[in-house]
Amino acid sequence: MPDFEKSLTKSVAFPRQSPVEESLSVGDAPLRRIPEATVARLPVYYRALVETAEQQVVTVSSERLAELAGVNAAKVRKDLSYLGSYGTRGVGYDVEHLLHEVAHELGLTQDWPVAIVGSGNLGAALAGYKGFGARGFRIVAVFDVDPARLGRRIGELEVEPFSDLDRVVRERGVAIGMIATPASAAQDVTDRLVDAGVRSILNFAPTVITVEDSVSLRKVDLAIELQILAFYQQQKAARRAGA
Amino acid sequence: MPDFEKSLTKSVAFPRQSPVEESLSVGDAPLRRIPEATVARLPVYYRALVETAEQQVVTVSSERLAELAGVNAAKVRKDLSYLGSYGTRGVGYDVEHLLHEVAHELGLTQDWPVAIVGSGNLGAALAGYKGFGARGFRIVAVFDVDPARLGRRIGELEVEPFSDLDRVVRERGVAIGMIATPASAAQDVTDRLVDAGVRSILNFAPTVITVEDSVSLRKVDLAIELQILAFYQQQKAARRAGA
DNA sequence: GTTTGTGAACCACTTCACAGCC
DNA sequence: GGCTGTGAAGTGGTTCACAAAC
Repeated sequence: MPDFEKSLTKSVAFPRQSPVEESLSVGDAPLRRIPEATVARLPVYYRALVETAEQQVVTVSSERLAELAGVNAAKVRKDLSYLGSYGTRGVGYDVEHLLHEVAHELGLTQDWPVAIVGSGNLGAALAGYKGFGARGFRIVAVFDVDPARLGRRIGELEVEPFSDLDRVVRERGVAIGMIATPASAAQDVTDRLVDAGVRSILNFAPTVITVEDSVSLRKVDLAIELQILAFYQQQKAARRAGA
Repeated sequence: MPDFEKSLTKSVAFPRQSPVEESLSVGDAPLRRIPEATVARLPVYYRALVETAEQQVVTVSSERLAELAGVNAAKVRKDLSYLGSYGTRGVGYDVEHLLHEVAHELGLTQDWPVAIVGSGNLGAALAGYKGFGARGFRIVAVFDVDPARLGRRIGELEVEPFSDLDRVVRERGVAIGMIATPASAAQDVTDRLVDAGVRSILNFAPTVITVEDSVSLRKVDLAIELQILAFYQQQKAARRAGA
């Protein structure tokens, strides 16, 4: 098997924590500092574990988990070791136990109300997307500024006026905001969300937005993904031609 | 200004090139080996340059470009240095010139026909998404297996049967495939695309897929993004409570 | 015998800091 | 005096390889 490692998406806007006050423990929770790269892989392990559990498998090796997650076994072991020592040498990991630990670490045992801003093509698709619901993520509002779109039904929701954002965020306890507006509106919308108290933002608008350090920001940028693929595709073509 | 660096998405499934035959030049093109992390940022610089050019600005400093791209100036300079020495000390970079060089490097001077497999919520949204078109990426086909969806119009296209994939890929010279199917179909669809000759894949299905080394694979996974945000959000809550 | 957990070695990327050129 | 280009130092992440535990 070829080793096509390196999956995943790296984060943005992370505190980068002043070198002082590094690895503190909080209360009795151990709270090891988990590397960003590891955090980004935990959801992949989580999914692999869910599938494994569904098949009534009781224990799983790092080897097998690696295969399911598309990484190598050493990485799996090191990643999981940041959570604690949940494996048994000579045996592997107890699927149910590990599943629970990972879910807990990721916060999937709680509910995360999500609001979407922008009800165009993409916003509507996101609102209708199954596959979140699975664990804790619930779309509780879709906003738009365009009066023509207000009241339009999307799944169980209706599009609400952006001007209600503050109130709705408060009332429904929105924890995560998704930006699905045109690029030109993205920064303003972000600022409004942050002002309303939202501290986690997922940006789909094709533009750079900035937030204060206390806010987590990640982005998904279709055009960028395509351009990266184009780069490597072109590279391959060049290699074929020359060399 | 706080330094919220670290943007961007890292790749997947990259050759990792056998250590032998490293930095060869092809023909007369210099072809320095550009780090993956740099490649992932070039599209961001590209966008910043386009905006800058639109405002009739003639030269731009690494400082300014960094601001627009949401990174720091040292990174911009190092990144651009992989492409060549296109700046002028004491002055900055000529916007038009740099724009052209970056576009060329990314392969944005050519046309990239894209096919989408899956015409559900997400597939349809992707097909209708403006913001690709901008540079070279043209959706030329949308496929589905569901007979009920065939013939449905999406923008200027109609949904075509998946069984025609081979022929259509050949006839329209599809270079990039996007997977917007349920997870269960993603690996099979990928294999079909690869068999048909597609060498760049963008996977939106929430599952790990694998491809041979010669194929570039990137993924966009909404659920994973949300879970990563949830992790950090929970972390913040814990920090607020304890410590 | 098997498989984890983890120091140590390695590698990729980032940041620093300054010489070199305008 | 200003800004780039880049070696060198620093940081974070990956892989190796093996002792420890079953």
